[in-house]
Amino acid sequence: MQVTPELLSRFTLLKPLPRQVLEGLAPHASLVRHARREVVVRAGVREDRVCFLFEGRLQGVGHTIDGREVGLYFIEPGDFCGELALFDDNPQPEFVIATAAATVVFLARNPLREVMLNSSSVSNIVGRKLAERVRQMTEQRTLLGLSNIDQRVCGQLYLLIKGGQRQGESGEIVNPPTHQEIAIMLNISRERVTRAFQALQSRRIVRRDGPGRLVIIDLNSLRRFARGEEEL
Amino acid sequence: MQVTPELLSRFTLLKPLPRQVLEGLAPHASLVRHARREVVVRAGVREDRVCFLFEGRLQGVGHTIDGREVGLYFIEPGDFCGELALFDDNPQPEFVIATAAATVVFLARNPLREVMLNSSSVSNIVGRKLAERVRQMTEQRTLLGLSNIDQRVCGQLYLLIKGGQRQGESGEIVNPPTHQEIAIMLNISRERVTRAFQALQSRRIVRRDGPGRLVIIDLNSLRRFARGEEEL
DNA sequence: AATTGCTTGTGACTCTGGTCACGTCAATTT
DNA sequence: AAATTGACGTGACCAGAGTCACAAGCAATT
Repeated sequence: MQVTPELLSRFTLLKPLPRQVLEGLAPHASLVRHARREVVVRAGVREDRVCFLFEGRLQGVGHTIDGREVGLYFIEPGDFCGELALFDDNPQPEFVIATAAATVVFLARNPLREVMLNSSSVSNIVGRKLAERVRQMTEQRTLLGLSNIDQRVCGQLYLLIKGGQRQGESGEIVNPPTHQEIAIMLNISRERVTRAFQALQSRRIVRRDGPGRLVIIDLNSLRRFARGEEEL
Repeated sequence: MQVTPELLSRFTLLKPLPRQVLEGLAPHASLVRHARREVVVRAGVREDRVCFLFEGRLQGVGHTIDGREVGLYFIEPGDFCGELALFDDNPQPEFVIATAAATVVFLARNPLREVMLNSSSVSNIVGRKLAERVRQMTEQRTLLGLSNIDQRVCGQLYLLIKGGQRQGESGEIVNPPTHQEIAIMLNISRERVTRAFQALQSRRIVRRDGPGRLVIIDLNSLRRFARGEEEL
């Protein structure tokens, strides 16, 4: 499906680009819908495109040698993935899967790379994004260091709350990941995630609101549990 | 201590730079020796320099909220760290500590950034390195997905063997990390690492050779254990 | 309305890995 | 040489996480 320059400018990475550049990129972009559970980016393949998420949620997943799934990161709308292809020709290290029905824009790698090289402001933006990715991975890895598993779950939920809401007393997570998806992020079993959620729900700290919405009733308590100041 | 352009050119990142550029950078570089256990780069601080490792070994470590140490990556001679400062002004997310007496070259951030922006070939190199870092972190994270802990240890040892030796039937690790340092990389206890090593040593798969050298006697077996094809 | 498929919920059992409390050993300092 | 320090080694105990098995809930489809 065709993509307009306007659509491209909805992404934070591309927004600062001049209109003219966006018009040059648009013909190399295509809009694709992915059903839940579909593979969006393949591991081990030299991808020739970068994937921008318009709506839905994606998850980067790796695989251990014995076939177990490992959750690496979540991608929220407006963000992108597969950006390693912009820097070298090595294959993608991980799969990216749609954890909710997703609309993505694939943008051919080479034109974007050109834009990146010719405009230092663009390569700055891409570089900053990659740096941010490293910080995000570091933060996620640090979560795994917590010995108390309930802490990990609370910490993960906290990371899933959109930045703007983190100040308030309550928040929400739209299209929350399944317990299984959280489990592989935190290196724990699905059942253990369920039990952690049970504890949080019985204490009125979180509440499910239909299939696609998780309400964080008491954000302060969630923070305290994540910090280990209080135990579940 | 003063640094010569020749010294700078010993680092893979800087090697491709023209002599003239290296001469411009040298005045902004300084050579520092760090004793074992010393902090080389601080977390939470806006570092204004990038750290190149000349000899020794460094380890990036994070801290959980409850103070537990988390091992993130090892830095080998010729490699560098603190490169996020080149991309944005946000603080360093992790500490970097010398796990063996180390000689490092600090290179001021801004001059290097200038070089990077003016030469697309240099920004390519830096970008490739950052992409490589992401791959490395992904690989390390995937190790943690292994349910069998002995597998993790074997996998970690395998990663510690320098690339060139991985083909052969045997190998070595110079200045191997302590059990504690491995433990925090793999999210397990120091004692558990010791027990894994006991098992490997009693099966004549690895052997300590003095304080600073670990010999991998049977690399094929190590690989099999890492893959879970055989159990310790 | 029934079926299918996926997610969540829950109990029981097992067993691994963390923790604690030591002891040993080698290297370095005093 | 004695003392100190830090790394490594080892046993015993036990909380807690994984696993298995199955039930229940919910959506989408037939």
